[in-house]
Formats: sequence, structure tokens, C-alpha cells
Amino acid sequence: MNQTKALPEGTAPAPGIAGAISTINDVARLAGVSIKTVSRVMNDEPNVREETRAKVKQAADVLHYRPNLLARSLAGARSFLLGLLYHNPVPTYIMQMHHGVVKRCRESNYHLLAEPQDLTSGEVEKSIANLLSTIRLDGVILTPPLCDMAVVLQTVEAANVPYVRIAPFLYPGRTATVRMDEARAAYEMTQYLLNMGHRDIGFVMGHPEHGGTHLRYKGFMSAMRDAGVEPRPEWIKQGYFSFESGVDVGNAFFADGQARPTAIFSSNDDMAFGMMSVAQRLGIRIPDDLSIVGFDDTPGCELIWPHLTTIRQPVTDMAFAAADILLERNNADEDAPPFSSIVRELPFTLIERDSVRKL
Amino acid sequence: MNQTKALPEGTAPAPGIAGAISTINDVARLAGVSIKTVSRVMNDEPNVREETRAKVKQAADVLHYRPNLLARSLAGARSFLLGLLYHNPVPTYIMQMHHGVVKRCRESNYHLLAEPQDLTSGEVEKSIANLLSTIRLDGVILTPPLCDMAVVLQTVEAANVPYVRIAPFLYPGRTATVRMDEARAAYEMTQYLLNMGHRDIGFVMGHPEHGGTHLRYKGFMSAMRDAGVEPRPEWIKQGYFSFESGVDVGNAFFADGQARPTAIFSSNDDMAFGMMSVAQRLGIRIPDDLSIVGFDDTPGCELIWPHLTTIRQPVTDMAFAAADILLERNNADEDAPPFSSIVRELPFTLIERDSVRKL
DNA sequence: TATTTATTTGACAGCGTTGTCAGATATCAA
DNA sequence: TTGATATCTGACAACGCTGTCAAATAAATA
Repeated sequence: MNQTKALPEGTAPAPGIAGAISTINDVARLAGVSIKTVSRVMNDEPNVREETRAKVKQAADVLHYRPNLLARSLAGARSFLLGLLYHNPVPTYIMQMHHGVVKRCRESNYHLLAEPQDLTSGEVEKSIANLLSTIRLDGVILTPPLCDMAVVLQTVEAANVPYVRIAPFLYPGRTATVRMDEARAAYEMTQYLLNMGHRDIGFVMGHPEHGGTHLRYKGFMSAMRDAGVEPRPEWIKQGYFSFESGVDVGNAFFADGQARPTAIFSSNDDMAFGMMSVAQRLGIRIPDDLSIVGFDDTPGCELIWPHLTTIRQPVTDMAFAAADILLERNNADEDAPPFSSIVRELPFTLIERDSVRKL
Repeated sequence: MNQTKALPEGTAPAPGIAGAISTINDVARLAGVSIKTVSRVMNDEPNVREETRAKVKQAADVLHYRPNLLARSLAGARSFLLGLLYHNPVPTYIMQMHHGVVKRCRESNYHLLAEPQDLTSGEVEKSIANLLSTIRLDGVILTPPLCDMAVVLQTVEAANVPYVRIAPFLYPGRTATVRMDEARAAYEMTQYLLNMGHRDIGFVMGHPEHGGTHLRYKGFMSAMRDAGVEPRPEWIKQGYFSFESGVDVGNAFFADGQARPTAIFSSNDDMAFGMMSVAQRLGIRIPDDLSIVGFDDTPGCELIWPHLTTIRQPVTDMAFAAADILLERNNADEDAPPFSSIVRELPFTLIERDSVRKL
């Protein structure tokens, strides 16, 4: 019955003293096969008799054997390591991203190296080249704004590491991509404002180096024009995605004696929060005196009062998708579709809360 | 003058075609020394003539040589990899932690593996053992509540990996520790409330498996007793550190026809936010009708209205300290002080904002 | 049964480093 | 100068695994 009874006794090393790490040699000896066969079994390779396979598996089990990842990487082609490169724009965004990617890695016995990049130093290129030549990663994920920086792309490509870009703006088709239709989302949000009766709508742009900034702006403008409403240039202000820049923009918008829009569409939530704090201080009531909407759906939206109407980005799902692309590629049987042609577009949601008043 | 002029010409491989990774062999050949000597130079080991050292350094430079981390780990004793094990209690906390540790790793050419642990599965032990036997980490950092779980400590110890615990509660002196005087902080916060004239003070406890929960509770109780104020048992409620549990506790506190404290001390900010949202809905004004304080100083404190008075934990500094301990240990010259005796205590700050009214 | 072909298995050579140890060189006394 | 030390340097064997390729075995064909 039990096919796997025949383990040679007595040859086993002292089993499982907690912490005593066993090697492929130990398993091979215990199972009475060569290390190569053990290797085959551990990697689910074909051409191993079922009986042998079971024997090896049992031995590995008894010894609590876990292949050494470092040795594996060194000898083989895979490293079981993924990299997430980012420059912290919105902390919660990165956090969700990281969380999603790690989750997928876990499931595939991969590990994740999270590597923030300092853009101010002007050494991104060096830093990345350094990373990639030090550790052979099986793939890297590039978040905005890194995914739109030519030097970054070049460096990763030079290292010949497959990579996927999250929400890229520039260089379409250059590699696998995970995105969301940001322009469309901004378009719909603007439409929503229009439908609520607003015509005097202001817009706060994000950091100019982020692709999303342009996409969101574009969506806003299209919606306005399609509705036959001409946006007022002085109501389109430059922000930088940060809470502080939101404060600055808020001060600009609410300066004394100025005509004010009835609604402001902020390119992200954090800036909306900044504006709201200024409004609060100046006694401008939201949404009664002014409607505000954001973009991202960060946790703060439900903390702030009134709760912020915004666009939810499916960040975790995007993380899943990115990780999946890389992971699948590594198991891909050669004939997979060209990597660079992969594009996964995920749906957004307009989350209606309490920061907009119907006129 | 120039000591390093004498590189043998012509023996160099095609230099620095972008992405062409060079090995220690290439450097050795170009510098005209053995690979062992290159290794010595790269590791700043003694016993290399200055002249030789310079020659090697130059060669390494020319070739953009970066030692392969995997090979290094396999051959040597160090892996240049640290692990951050956590179970997500408060996202922003982990994020800051991660950020701090990564920063330090960067500076020392280390890398960080962030590994969330699923406590619900009951397989933490397996998961960690698995990680540690797969990759030989040079150290791991344990955040609450992992740092107080006996199985976790045992597993890490069994794998013989040095680790430092952040804000541990149980098993003092078991290993290096980074902490903050949470009990003292809670004591002072309670005193603050007392000084503001409050006597009817409620307290919301955190998740019972987090050490901080007990420390903060203890601090609260001591301060009350020292002030000769007996806390009312029905005003001490159990929460779980989450926003949702704050909502639940809020509902319990504010149920119809019940006597209500004039101030509530929540064991963390998120629960305070939850209570505030309930209060808002019920028309209980803060701080006019009720004062609330939190603990942690998460970003939301400045978003919510009124801004929340709280205790700032020096999370980033704690991360720095933890990383430093591990990193230093790896460079330690044997005679370092016993690892387990290291305790770094960092200062907290009471951040006074607008959520408390003076009675 | 004798061949041919397909399936399993193992020997062995790396992968790019570091550790060990012995040999080569330089330095210092006498 | 000659040993005797102290200082450098390099051969070579690991580290734990995978890739390659040939040998051994089983299955299929004639």
C-alpha cells in the first residue's frame, strides 16, 4: 500500500534538532538518491519516477529541508527575488502597493526587496544599477514617477531585468504595464461635478513629473470642453501632490477679494486635505460654500470632515497584477506572449461622499 | 606622484558595456592580482599593501565591479540581508518602521526583506522557520505583537539569527531591545488630562495581545491613583487598535441615557478616530462636550477635526536604532557587549492639539 | 529475442564569492 | 650578512545548488 516505506534506516543524520538546517546532501543521502534527483523533485521537474519522487519528498519532509535560496540563485537562473522601486509620493499608496506585491510573492515562495529611491540626489541611475548588479532580481516593479524616467528604464533594461511599470505615462509599449484609465476617471469626476450643477470649477494639478498629473488634467479638460464649459485659467493651479502644496494652493484660491470657483477638483486627496484645512481656518464651509473632490481614496478621506468624494484607485489589485505578470513570466514556457505587449487595465470607482453640494 | 599608474594594458576585457556585469575574476585579471586580493580590498580587510589596494580599487572602478551579494552570502558568513517581520497593526506604523530600517540598510549596503506575518493562520512559526532556513538573514527586527510571542522568539532563536525587538512587553532581557517608555507616556497623558481639570476619564484599551496595551493601561491607572482619582470600571473599555473597534467603543460610551466621562484616553489614534466619527454622528461636540486624546501621532491626527492631542512615538528613530544595533553587531569585533543586554530607550513627546477642553 | 527509443538517474563542472593555509616578500634584530 | 618575525599574496577548497551530458534502465518496436 504505502509506496514510500523503503527508506534506508540508519543513514539518517540526527533529525530535526530545531534550527539544524539540512542541505540537499542530507536529503539525498537519506533518500538514497543523488542530489540531482532531489533537486529535480524540489523543482517539480519531470522525469522522476513517482516512487522516487515520493521517497525524496518524504526524506525532505523528515529533515525539514528547505532549499537554500542563495545557492539556488547562484547556480540557477532564478533568484526568487522581486524588487519594488519607488519614490515615496503618497505613503499609503506605496504601502498598499508593497502589501499587494508581498502577498503574491508569499504565495509563490518569492521574496520582495522594497527599495526607495532618492530622486533629489541625482543618483537614481547609480543606485539602481548598483542594486541590479549586486543582486540578480527576477523582476522589478516601477511605480510613478520612476516608471516615466528614461534613465531608470534604461538602467533596468541594461541590466536585462524584466520589469513592469505601474501607471506609466511616457514610452507606451516599452514593457509590461499595469494601469488604470486615469484620464477617464478624471473625466467622469468632472462630469459628476458638472451634473451636480457646478460650472465654476477649479483644478489642482499634481507634481509635473508624475504621469498621472497630465492624464488627470487631460480628463478634466476634456470633460469641461465636452460640456461646453470653458475652464478659467486662473482657477487651474499647480500643486505637488503633498498636503503642504494643498495648503499653498488653498491660500491662493481663497485669497481675499477673489472670485472663487464653486467646486475644486484636486488631483489627489492629500492636496484636497490641505485645501480643506485652509478652508476650515478661513471659515469657508465645505460643501456649503465650496465643493471639493480628490483622487486616490486614501484612508484619510473617511477621517476628514466632510468625508471626501474621490476616485478609488485599485492599488492592491494593481500590485497583484504587476506581481502576477512577473511571476508568471518566470514560470513561462518560452512560448508566452511578448512581455512588452502585456497591458492590464484595472477599473476605478468614483466614491461619492459628502464633500460636494448640489447646486 | 600617482601611485596607481601601473595597470597592465591590453589585458582588460571590453570595459563597461552597459549592463555587462563583471566578476571578481575580471577585476583580478585587470589589476594583475589574485581574486583573493580583490576580495580583501572589497571587504576592507587588512594586510594589503596600499599600492596594491589602490590598483585593485581602480580596476574595480573601471569595470564598475560590484560583488555579487548572493555569492558572497553563500561563501561567507554574512548575507547583507535584514528582515522586518510584522503583523500589520497600524499601517502607518509599519510604513515608518520600514522606511527607517531601509534607510539605514541603504547606507550600509544592506537590503531589507519585509515579511508580513499572518497571525490568523496559526502558521507563523512555520512561516518564519521557513524564511530563516531559506535565506540566512543577518538579523531580523520584530515588531509588536510578534515580539511578544513565545513561538516567534523560539523560532528565531532556533535559527540562530540575531534579532532585536521593538517595544516588547514580555520576556525582558531576552535579546536586544528598542523601546519607548509607554507606561510613562500614558502616565503623563493622563496627568495632562487631570491638569486640564478632568476627573471623569474613560480609557480605551488596545488589542490584548499587544504589549503596549498593558503598558499604556498601567500608566493610565497609576496616574489616576497617584492623583487620588478612582477610575470607573465601566469607563474602561476594550478595543483592538482598529478604527472599527473605536466605532464600537464609541457606540458603547455614547449609548443613550448613560453617564459619560468628560474625557476619554484612547490607547491609540485610530480608535480615537473611530470614536470621533461616532461622536460627530451623534452630535457630541469635541472638545466642547467631550475631550479625546490618542496615542501614536499618526498622520490622521492633523487631518481630523479637531486635531487630535496625542503621544508621538519616535517610530523612525526606533527603526534607526534597531537597524543600527543589527548592523553594528555584524561589524562588531567580537568583544562587543553581550547582544541581549542592549536596550535603547527613545523619548516620546506629548503633542498638544485641539481635542481637549480645559474644564 | 534483439534493437531501437523513451525515460530515469547520477557524475561532474560550474555559479562568484570567502575562508584556510601555506608560500613569498619585506622588515627588523643581532 | 643571517636568521627570525611580521606582512603580504595566492592556491585551492568550500558554500549549496542547478545545468549539462552521458550512462543506466525501462518500454516499445521489429
